[in-house]
Amino acid sequence: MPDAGMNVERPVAAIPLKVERQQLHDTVVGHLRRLIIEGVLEPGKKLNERELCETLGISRTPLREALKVLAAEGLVEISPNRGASIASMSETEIREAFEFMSGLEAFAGELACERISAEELAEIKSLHASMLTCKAQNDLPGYYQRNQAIHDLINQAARNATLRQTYVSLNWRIQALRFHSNHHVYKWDRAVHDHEEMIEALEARDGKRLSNILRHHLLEKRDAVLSMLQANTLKL
Amino acid sequence: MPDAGMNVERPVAAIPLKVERQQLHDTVVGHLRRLIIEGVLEPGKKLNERELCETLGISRTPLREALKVLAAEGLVEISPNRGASIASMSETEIREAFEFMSGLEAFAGELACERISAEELAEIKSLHASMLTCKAQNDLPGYYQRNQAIHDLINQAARNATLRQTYVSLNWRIQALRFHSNHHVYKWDRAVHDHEEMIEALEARDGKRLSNILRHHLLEKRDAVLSMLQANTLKL
DNA sequence: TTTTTGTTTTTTGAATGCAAAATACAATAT
DNA sequence: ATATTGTATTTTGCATTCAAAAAACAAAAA
Repeated sequence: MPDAGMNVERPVAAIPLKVERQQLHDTVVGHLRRLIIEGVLEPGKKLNERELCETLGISRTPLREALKVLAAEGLVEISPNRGASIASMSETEIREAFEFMSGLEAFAGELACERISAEELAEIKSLHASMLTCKAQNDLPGYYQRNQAIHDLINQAARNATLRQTYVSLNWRIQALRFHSNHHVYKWDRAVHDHEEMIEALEARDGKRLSNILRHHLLEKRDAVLSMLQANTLKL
Repeated sequence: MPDAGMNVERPVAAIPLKVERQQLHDTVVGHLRRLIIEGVLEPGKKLNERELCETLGISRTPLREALKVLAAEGLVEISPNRGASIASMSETEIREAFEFMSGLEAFAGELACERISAEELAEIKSLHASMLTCKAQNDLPGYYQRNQAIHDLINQAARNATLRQTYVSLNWRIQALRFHSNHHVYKWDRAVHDHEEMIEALEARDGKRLSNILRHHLLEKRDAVLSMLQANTLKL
C-alpha cells in the first residue's frame, strides 16, 4: 500500500524525492569531460594513468572505467597497451561533425515547430533579447552562452530523448574545438539575423523554414571554425 | 627513412598491414552486444557480475569496463550499488528511437544522393533484386538481412563517420527490439515498393525525394513494431 | 657514427582483495 | 498474522597487486 497516509511529499515545490548518488567513475567522466571541453586537456595530449590518478586523487580502476566511457563518446582515444589520449579531430572530422550537427539541428527544429510550448517560445525570445544586449556590450562569453542556450532550448522542444542525447554528446566534441579556434567572433550580424529568422519560423510553426535556416546557420558556423582553425595553424 | 627497400608490402591485395589486437574489454563489449541484440539476454534482465564472469571466463574488471561502455551506448542500465541490467525501452522510447532514426536516415539519404558512387548504386540494385528473390521464396531472415544491408549502404554513401557511428549505435538498440516483436512480417509489399522508389530517387540523385521516402518508410516501420509489441503484450 | 640487439624501467591490462552497501532472512513485538 | 527491527549473506565499488607489453636506455657490431 504505497503512498497511503504519506503527507510528507513535495514539501514546497518539485523537490526530487530520492537523493542523487553518483558513482566515482561517473563523477570522473563529468570532471574529465569538463577539462577536455574547457581546453585544459589539449587534443592529442597523452594521458598517463598513474599521473592522472594522483592529480584526481583516485585509484586506477574508476579512472580506467571513465576513460572507456569517454572513448565511447569520442572525446578520448585508446590504443591497446599504449594508453589513452585526448582525441583530436582532423579537418575532415570537423567538417563531418558540423555537417551532422546541421542535420541534427534541422531535424530538431522541424519537430520543435510541432511541439514547442508558448512558455518555451517566450523563453527563447527573452534569451534572444538578452543576447542582443550582450552583443551591444561586446560581452562575448555572455553572447556565446545565450546563443548556446537558444539552440539547446530548440533541441529540447523537439521532445526526443535519443535525439537530444546525441545532440548533447556531439556538442561536447564541438565545444572542445572552440577553445582552439579563438572564440570565433566572425559574422556576428549575420548570426543575429539568422536567429531572428529562426524565431519567426518558430512562431509561424514553419518547420521546413526553421529547418533550412538551422542547416545553413550551422554550415556557416562550420566554415567560420574551419577558417579560424586554418589561421591558427598558419600562425604556429 | 621508412619504406626504403621494403618490398614485402601488400603481398597479394589489400591485406591490412598491422595485426588486429583487441583488448579484453572490447571483445566483451562486442560479445555482450551480440547477446543483447540476438535476444539471448532479455530486456530488464539483471546482470550478476560474479555469474557473468564465470560464464564468460573473465574477471570482474574487464567486465565492469565493458558494462560502462554498453551503458553509455544505452543497451545496459546501471544503478549505483545495485548492479547492471539489460535496458528495456518504454513505448515512448521506442517511438522516439524510430522518430530519430527516420531523421537520421532521411539526412543520410540526402547526402548519399550527392555522394554515392556508381558501384555502390549497382550494389544496392543487386541487393534489392536478391531481396525480391528472398521474398518470393518466403525467406524472411534473408529478406531482412538484404533490407538491412541496403539501408546500411545508403548510410555509408553519406560519407559521414559521425553520422554513421550514431546510426549504427541506434540500430543496435532497434535491432534488440526485433526479437521481441516477432520478426514483423507486416506490409511486405508496401516496403518493397518503398525500396523501389528509393532506388529511383537515388538514381535521379533526388535528395529531397529520397529523404521523404526514407522518413515515411521508417515511420511505418515504427508503427508496425509498435502494433506488434502491443499484440505481444496482450498475449502475456 | 649509425644501426642493431639486449637489458632495464615504466606503463598498461587484468585479477584479486577488502570495505561498504544492499538484499535476504530471522527474530521480536504489535 | 503482520509489521518492524536487527543480523547474516551476498553483491557491488574501489584499491591494490601481479603479470605482460611497451618505451627508454645502453652496449655491441657494422
